[in-house]
Amino acid sequence: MRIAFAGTPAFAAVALEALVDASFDLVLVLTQPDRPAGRGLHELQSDVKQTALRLGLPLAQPRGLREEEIRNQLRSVSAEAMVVAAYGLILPGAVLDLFPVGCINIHASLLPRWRGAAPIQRAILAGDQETGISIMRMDQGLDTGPVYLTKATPILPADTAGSLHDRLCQLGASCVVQALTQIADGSLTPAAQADEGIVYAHKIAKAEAAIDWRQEALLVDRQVRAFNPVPGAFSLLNGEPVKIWRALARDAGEGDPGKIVDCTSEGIDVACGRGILTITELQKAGGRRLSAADFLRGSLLKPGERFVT
RNA sequence: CGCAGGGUGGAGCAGCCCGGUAGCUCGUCAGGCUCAUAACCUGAAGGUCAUAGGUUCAAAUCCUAUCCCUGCAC
Repeated sequence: MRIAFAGTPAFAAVALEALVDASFDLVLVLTQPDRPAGRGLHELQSDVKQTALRLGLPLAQPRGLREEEIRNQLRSVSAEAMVVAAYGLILPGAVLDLFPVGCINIHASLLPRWRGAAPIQRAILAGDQETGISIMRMDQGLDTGPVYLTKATPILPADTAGSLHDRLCQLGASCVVQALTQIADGSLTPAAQADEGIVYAHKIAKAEAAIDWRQEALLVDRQVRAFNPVPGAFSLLNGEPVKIWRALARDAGEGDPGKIVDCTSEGIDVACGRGILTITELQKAGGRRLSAADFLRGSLLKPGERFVT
């Protein structure tokens, strides 16, 4: 089966490689143009680009999909379908209609819950017990198309956006291979999404990563896990930003929200609106990530000081 | 050339401004105390102070360049 592929980050690159491994014929790969990014603003290649280059796949990096040139290119490869995963560009209707089977999207949630940009983080933030992958035929709405198949995975108490992302990558890759295989032999048809349970996963704003210690510890814990590894939940300590990478919420205990109530080798206990959050891994600006024990060894931090947001 | 902080025994830090004996909290090893211990006491090993130049009687410290780590912004 001849397929085109459009995607940008690691989540997409894993799926791309799985498709190649499953012997699909990748006739064209689309990814975002190289952009100056990161410290030093060097030109960076997307994960999908690196994978495509490594596998020797034909690659295109259009700025947009409205140009006649890129559409002609897409048409000329005569793919039966295009797989889309976190591409970063809106596909115009004219592009969606370019392929006989349509555009197949890998989405990291159980649709119609968490349509949109940040399904993984939103699921953790909301305290969902499970999430998963949906393979969907795209239409012009935002993640509104009919669904071919879904596969669930539990959200574990220790899951971070990073760990969940890694698991969903693999799941998404195997799901899209399975779906395309079944679509190819005609044994799979999509079903419209339910009218109920529609929730949107809005993009994560940096401001959301600022910890509000008046919340209950359980919520702060979700925040820490949802924003690990990006952008990192943070709070101010002595006027300097400190990222909180890992923590444990305890229902017991109380105190002034933000106040450090205890420092042990186990962690730094901070009072929340309700309960205590034990920070076990953190990082100050300019420094590297440290366990609470290491962090305390070199600092004068002691109970009574407080985090401010 | 986006802005900024940092690299000091195995870990985390201080010392740098104002050059002059390598410091702190841990870890490791040995011994002691203890019914006992991750506790306490004593002692020991372990560092070309990222790298290369420069200034100086003397450089962790001042100057220049390079490498690496990190926060912000993107």
